[in-house]
Amino acid sequence: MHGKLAHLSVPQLREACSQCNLRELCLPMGLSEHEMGQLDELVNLRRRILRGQHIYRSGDGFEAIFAIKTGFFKTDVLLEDGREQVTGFQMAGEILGLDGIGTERHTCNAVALEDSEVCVIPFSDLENYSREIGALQHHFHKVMSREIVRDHGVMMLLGIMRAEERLAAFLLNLSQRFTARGYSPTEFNLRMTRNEIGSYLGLKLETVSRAFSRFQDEGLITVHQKHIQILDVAGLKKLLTERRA
Amino acid sequence: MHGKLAHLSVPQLREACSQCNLRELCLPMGLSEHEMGQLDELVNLRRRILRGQHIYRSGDGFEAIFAIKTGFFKTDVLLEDGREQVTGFQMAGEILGLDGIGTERHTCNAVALEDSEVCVIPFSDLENYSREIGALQHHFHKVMSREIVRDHGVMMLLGIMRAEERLAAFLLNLSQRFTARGYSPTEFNLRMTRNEIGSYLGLKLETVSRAFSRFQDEGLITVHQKHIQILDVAGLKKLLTERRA
DNA sequence: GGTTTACGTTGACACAGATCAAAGCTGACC
DNA sequence: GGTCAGCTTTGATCTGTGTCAACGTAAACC
Repeated sequence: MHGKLAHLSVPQLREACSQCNLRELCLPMGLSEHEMGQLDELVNLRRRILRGQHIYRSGDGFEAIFAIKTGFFKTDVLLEDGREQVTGFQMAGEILGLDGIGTERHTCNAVALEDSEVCVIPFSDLENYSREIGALQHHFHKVMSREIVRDHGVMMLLGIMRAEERLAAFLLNLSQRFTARGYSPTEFNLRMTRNEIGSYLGLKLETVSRAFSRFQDEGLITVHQKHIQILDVAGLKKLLTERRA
Repeated sequence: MHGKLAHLSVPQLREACSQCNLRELCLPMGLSEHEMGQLDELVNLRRRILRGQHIYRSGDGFEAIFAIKTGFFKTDVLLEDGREQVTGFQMAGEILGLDGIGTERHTCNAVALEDSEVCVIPFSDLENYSREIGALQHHFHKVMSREIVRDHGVMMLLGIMRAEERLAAFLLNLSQRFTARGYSPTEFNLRMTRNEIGSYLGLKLETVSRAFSRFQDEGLITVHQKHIQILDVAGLKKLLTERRA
């Protein structure tokens, strides 16, 4: 379990967790310098995923989880009859594959929405290192727990919000995550289609499109295809708290 | 961390994990006899929760997770405007409180729907024992992962299914979980109201009630208040796979 | 550089489920 | 054992979103 550092080639070292600019968002969060060095041993494989390619598919055997280094993904579940439910959109620093631990098989598909790169974290190795590095163990538990809480948020979206509330919540969530990564809170390009947004939000693509148009008419945002500019953050937030019904 | 067994009183021993009839469903699943003994040290506190009482509320500090020994719970999130989203119903052998790990605070409410008893599992102790007992560590990861997968199932319910499909999926899920606990797969009492079912399924209570009545008219089930008898399991399943639209 | 293809917008209309309303049932409590 | 409160059922009507259809837009490809 130790001494692997010696075998790393220079390009791999350059990409080590301890050097990664996502280390305060991703798995290494909160680790000491020494512990981060141990993590470098654990995470020594990266994979490029081109736009449209899968990291894994529902039914695939589970062996590793994946940390997104660059790029953008969606996860979805497909029903036999062709219906699709997008279960999430993931960006740099977020972890993919947690669904596979319970059954040793993945239960959803993970697809790159743009050319991406992920760090491969073999799961049994992660469990081994977790036993030695308490901070890693605890942080991993936090990551899983936050995923559960995020899912509860999606349930609220789907269960009790109306179309415009759902879309406003979606935009504000993206904005907040882009901000955390040092990008503009108010201006970004959507990586997903209207259809994918709709699937995530439990709406049809026409409804998503109409809601975008309405937000634009009301001066809350501007939309040009996939380019979004938020003009009135407070206005979007008001949509969420103000209940007219 | 060792030697605590000596301090256990007789009634506590009687309730130890190693003696619990839920041990093959609950946290001890798959542990050796020796490991189960260690778990008995970890889980030595039980709490009675009367119908209507909370184990924890949204915002409460997080210290422990809870294994349900007997009884039935719901978890929900309340919006400021009074809207409620039920995020799950939990029964014996299932774990409550995983939502609190990520932020050190609970993010939902856990309410007993009947008089219940839970085993208190102090979370930092669980992490300590997990570092020593690999099987416990791994099983705990599986529990969290399955919760994520379950949440994806709820998203599918809410995102792409119509009212009758949602209710059929709900009944089949309850049936399957009752079966796993040795109860009848086809006859049971609902512990929750129509309103709570509706909140979970993203429907209004009237819609739930109408769907029950429709199922009864079609000979799929009988309903008398909270008592449900499933007459045609295959018929309910067909509702889920057969897509007319 | 013109054509193809995928994606997006907008309008007209339909419908599943929400809302509003009234009455029935059941168990708890005095 | 009668009353009360909470829950459930059912009917009538309304409405937000889905569905269907036509057209627009933009990037991709020969």
